Amino acid sequence: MPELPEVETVRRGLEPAMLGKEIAHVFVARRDLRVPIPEHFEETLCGAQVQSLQRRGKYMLIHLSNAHSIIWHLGMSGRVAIIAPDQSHNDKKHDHVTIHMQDGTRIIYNDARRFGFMTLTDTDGWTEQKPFNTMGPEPLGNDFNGVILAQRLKGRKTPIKVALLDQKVVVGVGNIYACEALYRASISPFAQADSITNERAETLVTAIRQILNEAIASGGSSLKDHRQTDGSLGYFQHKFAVYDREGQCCGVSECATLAVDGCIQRVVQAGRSTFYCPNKQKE
DNA sequence: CTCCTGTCCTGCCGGC
DNA sequence: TGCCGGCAGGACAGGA
Repeated sequence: MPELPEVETVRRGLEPAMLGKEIAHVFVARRDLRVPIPEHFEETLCGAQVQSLQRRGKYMLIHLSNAHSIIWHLGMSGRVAIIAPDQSHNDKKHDHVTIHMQDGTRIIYNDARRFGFMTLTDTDGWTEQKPFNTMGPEPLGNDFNGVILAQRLKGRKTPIKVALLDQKVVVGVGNIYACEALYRASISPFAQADSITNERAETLVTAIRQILNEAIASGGSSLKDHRQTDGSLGYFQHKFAVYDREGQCCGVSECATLAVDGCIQRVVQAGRSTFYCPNKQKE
């Protein structure tokens, strides 16, 4: 479930533990993640200093002092924990990678479904490699607005909900925040992507930015320094308006009277659940 | 090009 | 109580 806000929360949580510090030791318990962990992973990390931690879409990049960078994706079930030097950690099932920092801090990557991965690339020119070279704009960056979104949706006959999940259109938006953003923008998930006018695209851009920023803020405020007492990062309680709320009422005033049994509906689009309110969201 | 479907993996939940 | 089927989902491959 990690989408942009969760990955960003993990990145911010890792910064104080890793930035400017040296990696002392790496232990890989299991290499066969979605992308196998390279054989030279451990030796490349050992002795390197962490120069910066960056996020691109749902990917994290950890740039090292030796011209290599870690590419890290959390997949569906990836979790990260930071264990302080004086803190104990009970080994959990699916702890795949442990990074020991010079000061004794441990970074533990746990991923039950193994949809995520950790791999390496050269720091120089990583943006020109796949998948980064085909990615759409960052939704929270300066290169994202209604005109740009509408242009990226040109010629797209798929429903807007499906198009929003395409990382070539915009990065970082997954199933949950796509549903939530369309709801807030009052746009039907069934609307044909290239039928979205500049004006509605602008409304949608605003909604996407608001939703993502609220989720990031929620991650930062509900976890002290982005970290829970057990060291885990990136997962937080967030209240959704429509996601996973089939049969409930979305709370819009007209729905409260209209929909006796609850207005929120669930449909499947491109194999993914879409939750929406037919009263508020019109094509 | 775009679009659509199947695949990977495990945990969890509902039904019997 | 236990077993089984279905579902969750990000990204990508491969075919239309």
